[in-house]
Amino acid sequence: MPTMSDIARRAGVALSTVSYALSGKRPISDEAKQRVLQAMKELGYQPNSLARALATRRTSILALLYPAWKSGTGLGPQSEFITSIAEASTDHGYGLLLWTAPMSEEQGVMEMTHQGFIDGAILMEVALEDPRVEALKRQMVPFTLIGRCRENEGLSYVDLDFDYALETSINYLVAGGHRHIALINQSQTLLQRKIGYVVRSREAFHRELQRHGLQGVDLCCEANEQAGYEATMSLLEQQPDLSAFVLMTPWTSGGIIRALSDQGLLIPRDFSLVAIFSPHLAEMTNPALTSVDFPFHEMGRLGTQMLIQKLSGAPVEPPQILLKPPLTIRASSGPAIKS
Amino acid sequence: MPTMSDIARRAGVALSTVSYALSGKRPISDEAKQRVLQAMKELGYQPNSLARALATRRTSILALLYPAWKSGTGLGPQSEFITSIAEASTDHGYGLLLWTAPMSEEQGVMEMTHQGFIDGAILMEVALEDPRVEALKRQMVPFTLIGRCRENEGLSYVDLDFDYALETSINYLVAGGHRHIALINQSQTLLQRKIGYVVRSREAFHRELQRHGLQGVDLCCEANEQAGYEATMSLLEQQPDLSAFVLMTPWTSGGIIRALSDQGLLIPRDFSLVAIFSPHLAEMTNPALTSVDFPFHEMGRLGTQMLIQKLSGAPVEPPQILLKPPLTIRASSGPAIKS
DNA sequence: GTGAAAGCGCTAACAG
DNA sequence: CTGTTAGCGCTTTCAC
Repeated sequence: MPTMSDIARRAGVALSTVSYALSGKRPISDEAKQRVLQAMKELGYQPNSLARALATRRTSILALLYPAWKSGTGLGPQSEFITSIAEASTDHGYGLLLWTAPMSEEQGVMEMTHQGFIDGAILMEVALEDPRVEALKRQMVPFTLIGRCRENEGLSYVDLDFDYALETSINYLVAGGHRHIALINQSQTLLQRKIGYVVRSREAFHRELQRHGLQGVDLCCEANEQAGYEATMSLLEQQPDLSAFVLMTPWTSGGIIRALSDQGLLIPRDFSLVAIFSPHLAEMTNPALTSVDFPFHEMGRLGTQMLIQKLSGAPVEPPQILLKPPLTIRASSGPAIKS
Repeated sequence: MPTMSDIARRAGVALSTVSYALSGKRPISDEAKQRVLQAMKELGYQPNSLARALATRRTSILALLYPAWKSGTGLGPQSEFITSIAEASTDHGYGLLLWTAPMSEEQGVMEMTHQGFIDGAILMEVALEDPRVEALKRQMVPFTLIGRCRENEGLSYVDLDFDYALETSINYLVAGGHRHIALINQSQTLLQRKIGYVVRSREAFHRELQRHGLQGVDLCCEANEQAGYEATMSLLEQQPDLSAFVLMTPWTSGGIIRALSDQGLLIPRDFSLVAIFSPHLAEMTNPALTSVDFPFHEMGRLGTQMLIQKLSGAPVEPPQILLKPPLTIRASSGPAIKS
């Protein structure tokens, strides 16, 4: 692999001239520029971005910290986050380093391994008290959150307004006459780790029902159809008068619908489902699910843009964004049967 | 940020001693080692991996080249590829740089931007003649394919045996008495780009039917439920005697099932579906789909391991792996009605 | 055992 | 407009 000094020698110019010819950061005579370009072509020159990064202290690489606790499963529709973030990064000339390791207590992983490698970071699966926040602050790595902590002073984030989402769902169901509603939440693991949206959804669910003078059950469910089936069965057994579910977790809907049908319950006549999913996923099942449409793509893009703006030095504004997506009514929900 | 020479000065030792104390590549007196460690702690030292990489010419970063042509959609179940690759990378001490830009004709993207940044690459969405293969060879970047080209001499890959998958599906359907079968393939875009598995599935589909003295239709379908619905409708209109589909594309099944039901066709009584999907996705719909179980996770892991082994200098063997996953019969298929 | 010093390949002053 | 040179922070050879 030829280096800049090879080019310089061959073109008969100074090393810096080659550098400037590439970056355009200072005027170069046409003649010199031609000779440099020529030499590059002849030698098949490829700039070494590692060396450049070391000299400039900028790598043009962002890290996506996306702990994947549940090995074996894909990310489900959440992969839309990844694609949109990758897309946005590319559009702005950044590469994306995907980090799925859980960054555990000895949160050294990142600190040790990739110090200097990234210009900034995007955090996902944010916990209410997230150790990564402190770690990144200490390392002076700029970052944004997709999701949010309990205390968000001084942080930039974009998140779904889960309070709003649950409020909307519950209002809709209660208006339809439903009085016995259950929340099928994300997995136990995520709840225990106090991942923001898992905790928030749960609290908002109960708060909203209470506002209506009602009481609900919530339960955690692993992201697979088997778990969905079993969760539904056990819920129906305990509370036969349930008439609606709010769904938070992907990959379960198949099992849930099957369980209901096995119990002889027709959707939406006997039972209503409202999901907080992306339209894609909501339309994949039969019947298609009424849902608060989770704007993965937009959130990913916004989070990335915020970070990149931050890197450019400009203050990010607004630094905190809460999205309130609309409820789209599909075939899985309707009024409760008067009984 | 303190550097090694800060540590050296503070500990009263030579720069190289600090380096060796960290790497252990040569014996250091206990006393010196203690002073170095102490100084590191006091100053909060973090080694700069960029500088290390420049000096050693190894970054411990792999690139995942995963062109996402279809903006706006997630990767669907294919995200399992990403998670398994990320996981495997982490397990072996590598980071993963995700590159979703299409690497177009002027395939410069990678060459320009990340020369030197990665130790090796994993290619996905491999086309029969894939320009990336030549580009990487030229740049002397070690790589493996998930998928394969037409000509694979000297390449390492792991791929699903789509010939086998289609053969299995068709044999099963034909044995059940189905004589009019259609293939719902991936999007037009992917077919036009001659992505290996899209082309291979199509060819294998027709070849297998021919072997049975039958003829089939195939058609490309975008990855959303609307497209699935429309494709089904138009197929049924043209060929009312169709009694089975083979499905290749995620995110469409909802629409397909809905269309069949709108046509008054009961699954599996009147119509059979066989998919080439991961179990997750196959079990998400209603009824659950009979499928050749696409082993995303295993493929991702194998591809990554092959690459890492290659980086270690050892020859990879076997360098080419074709997986033949079993057919799992679920609720979406059965014998054809005698008519 | 330890130190001094020469790179790794590039950028960006500084000096014409 | 162009050349010279001092870093960026680390690894590794060479010398003691």
